[in-house]
Amino acid sequence: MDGKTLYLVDGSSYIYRAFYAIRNLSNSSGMPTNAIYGFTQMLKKLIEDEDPDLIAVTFDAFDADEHTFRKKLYDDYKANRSAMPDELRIQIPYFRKVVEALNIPIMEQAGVEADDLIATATLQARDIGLGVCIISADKDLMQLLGDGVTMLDTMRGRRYSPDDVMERFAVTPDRVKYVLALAGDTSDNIPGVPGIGEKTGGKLIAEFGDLETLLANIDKVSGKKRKENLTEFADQARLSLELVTLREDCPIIFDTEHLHLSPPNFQALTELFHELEFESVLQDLNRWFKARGWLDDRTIEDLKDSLRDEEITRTDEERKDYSAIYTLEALDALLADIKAAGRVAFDLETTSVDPLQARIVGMSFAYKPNHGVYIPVAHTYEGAPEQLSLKVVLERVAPLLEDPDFPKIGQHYKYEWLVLKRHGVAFRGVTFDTMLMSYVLDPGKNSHGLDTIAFDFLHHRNIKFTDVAGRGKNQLTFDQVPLEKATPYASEDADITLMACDVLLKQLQEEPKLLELHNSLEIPLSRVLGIMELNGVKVDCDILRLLSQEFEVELEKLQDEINVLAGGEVNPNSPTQLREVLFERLELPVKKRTKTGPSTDQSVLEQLSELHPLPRLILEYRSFSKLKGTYVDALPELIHEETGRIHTDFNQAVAATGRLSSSNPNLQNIPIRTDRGREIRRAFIADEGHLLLAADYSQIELRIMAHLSGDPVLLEAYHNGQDIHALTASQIFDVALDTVTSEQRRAGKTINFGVMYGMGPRRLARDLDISMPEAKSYIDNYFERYKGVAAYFEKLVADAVETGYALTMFGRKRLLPTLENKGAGRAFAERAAINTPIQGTAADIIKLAMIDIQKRIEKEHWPARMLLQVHDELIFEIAEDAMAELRPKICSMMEDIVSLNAPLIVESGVGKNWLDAK
DNA sequence: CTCGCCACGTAC
DNA sequence: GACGTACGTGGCGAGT
Repeated sequence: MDGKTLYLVDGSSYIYRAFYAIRNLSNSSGMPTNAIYGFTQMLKKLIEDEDPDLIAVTFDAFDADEHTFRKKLYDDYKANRSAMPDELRIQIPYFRKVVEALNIPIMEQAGVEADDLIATATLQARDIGLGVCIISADKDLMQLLGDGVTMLDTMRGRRYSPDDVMERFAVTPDRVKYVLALAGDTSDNIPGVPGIGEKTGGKLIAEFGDLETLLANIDKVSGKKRKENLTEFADQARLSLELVTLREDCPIIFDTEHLHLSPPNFQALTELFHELEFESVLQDLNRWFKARGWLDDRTIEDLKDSLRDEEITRTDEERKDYSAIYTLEALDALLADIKAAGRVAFDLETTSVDPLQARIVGMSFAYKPNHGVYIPVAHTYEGAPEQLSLKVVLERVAPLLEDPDFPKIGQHYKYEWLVLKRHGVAFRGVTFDTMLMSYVLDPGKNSHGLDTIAFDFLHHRNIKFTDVAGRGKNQLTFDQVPLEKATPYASEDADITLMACDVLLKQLQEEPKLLELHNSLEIPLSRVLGIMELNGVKVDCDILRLLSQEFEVELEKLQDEINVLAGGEVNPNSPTQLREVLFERLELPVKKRTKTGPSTDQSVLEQLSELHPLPRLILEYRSFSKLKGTYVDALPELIHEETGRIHTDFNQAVAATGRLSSSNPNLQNIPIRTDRGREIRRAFIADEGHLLLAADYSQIELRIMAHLSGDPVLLEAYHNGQDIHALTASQIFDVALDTVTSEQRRAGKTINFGVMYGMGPRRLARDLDISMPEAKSYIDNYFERYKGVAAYFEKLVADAVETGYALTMFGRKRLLPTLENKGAGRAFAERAAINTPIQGTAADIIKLAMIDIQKRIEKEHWPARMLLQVHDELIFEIAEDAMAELRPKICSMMEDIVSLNAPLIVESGVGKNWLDAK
């Protein structure tokens, strides 16, 4: 005997045990994996703990119509077993896959049960001098234990020796079958003899030796009933014995070489465990294989890589039909298919996220689910296949893209609109934009990007751009992405857009107001925004350069003074360094704290400036630094090379209230409040022969609040064209309107705006530099005098609590789930419930005006361009000689776009630059 | 070097 | 914690 041990795994029994022992485990696609997991854990533990020399797994493997000898012998054999549950049935193929991936031999034979195979194998192994360890917990198999044969139950961590069998059955293992014949087995429906169980059976066999001897000596057995039963059921006991006796003569070929534990099929193992989401089991096993010298880190990495590639191609090949087009014939066929389908999702692939820089690399179409076609036109990497030219493709697809009556679906179609426009194609007939659909359904979400939409509405994870193009410094532009990767990626974009549109539309059909908002407001607005972005605004670079130099000088002066007062070099832009200087070196009092330490913000520095000269200088420095860094130096960088203008992005699906936002650069926060900052506006100029018109809604939000609340005092005031801030001052200070001081009016204005944001007394006290009780009394007075506003706010919160959302006048809906919360989350949502209907209605109104005005500009060929929107203000660039005529038309269009009980008033200014136009 | 977070400040 | 909605900057620490 060479001391080697053969581990024989009773696979079938573990399958069942694991299935019932582990509940509720499934992978993300919903397939139950509980039994596979338990089974796999068993094998893993076996390998790790035992490091077996030789190993084999047995399965019961008999077809339904090929009965085992036991079934032939006894028709009721295992008859009380219920049918295999479906959750287990679908896991069956995987047990074999796991074992095969681990490269462990499987023993199975048609019409033969695992127990018999184990018995035969055990016998043969012992004959050639091997030790045997049976991995099971089946009592039937205990009859095999003996010299060199043990049993191990990895699930319970129990080992069984012949002594343990003696303890349980009171007989040696070779006689266990007689005990079982008497005791029977309910789980296999083996009858045995009534009234005799393991204990009694054991005693009897211990006394008589075997079944036949016992039956020949029934008269010697004690107990009347027991004697009767043994007599009556003698044949049943004989039958049971046949059933429990294991066959030791199965025709198996026993090849020791074949049974050695050998390195697994790592590729198969990685893929399989990934599919099952057994990543941690795989990690543990790989660690063991590594220790064994069968695996290295490099290989593990390679396997992961291949898995990623596999992922992409598998989705592509198995589930999705994604392809690329290289010939005109194929392109024409595609266009015919699209026309037949009656609608299509469209997406461009380009070299840049900036639509004014982007070059078209390819385009994709999807006209039926799980199907997408990519038409590459400019992949220029080494070895790229020959592609159709952009010119030819555009010629063919332009009629489709320009057809206003052929419905198209886009995701953020403004981008495609702009890029196509630059290529001379007018993208028309876009009926749905999934980004805008998602936005109107829930404007509070932080993303309405395609990846988010795919995940939220289709439960699908898109191929990531970084997976095809890489990340960071080495990120490829799309023209450098190999078509093997580009095609599935680009096709998926169109496919997902199409499929998401169906889901989004279903949801929108439940909310007709929101669907209307999408169809009649957001979709037409997108095009208007595209036009505005393309228009851009002219910027005088020289003015900015001059300001930059001016600010630079000031900054250097201030820096020197700051260093002196601080007693060393300090960066005034570093809150960390300022903390050190102000609160440690100078030991100034801490007024406010941030998450990371004492605050050094404006309000703090203002308070400290009464105690020390340094904070004032820091404030000065900050102010110059902000203007220089954010505006004066940043803006020239964004001037477009060809147009000499700045083309901002107007984001249409960002703000939770329905407002627009602007970025690259943000032209909605150009300074105006300080004289120095306001100078920056001088750099925004009109083209030659033109003037800028700035038209802004006067107090639009207050007027909306007056209208929506119906407050009689406010409405009356607006009706009579009264000064609303002075009125509020007279109300809260309880003085006559004509005696209101400018100081009081300022307070009135602060409160007018503050209440709409849900401002508390603390903030008001700080802003007005008054005491908290004073501030509180002002607010109380406000709601006392404007009772309609008080009631309206209460109703807004109550409605929002009841419905879970806030509504604007036009039915735009903002979900407020945190109204369910307590504390800060709740308070926040309450303020949003008050502010959103007001801010959001203002946003809706100006959007409607923009759509109408742009329509008129085009229809009547006005020599006017809409350039910017700043929430309550529109900036136009108008030919000088047309200004006088168009200015009042534009203003009245803005005023008349809706009719409110507090009339909308538009104020306007004209100038050569934005500063003068205000 | 790149990324993300923080603190801060600008607009309406 | 304390006023709604945004965007961009520089600093800074953690990761590459």
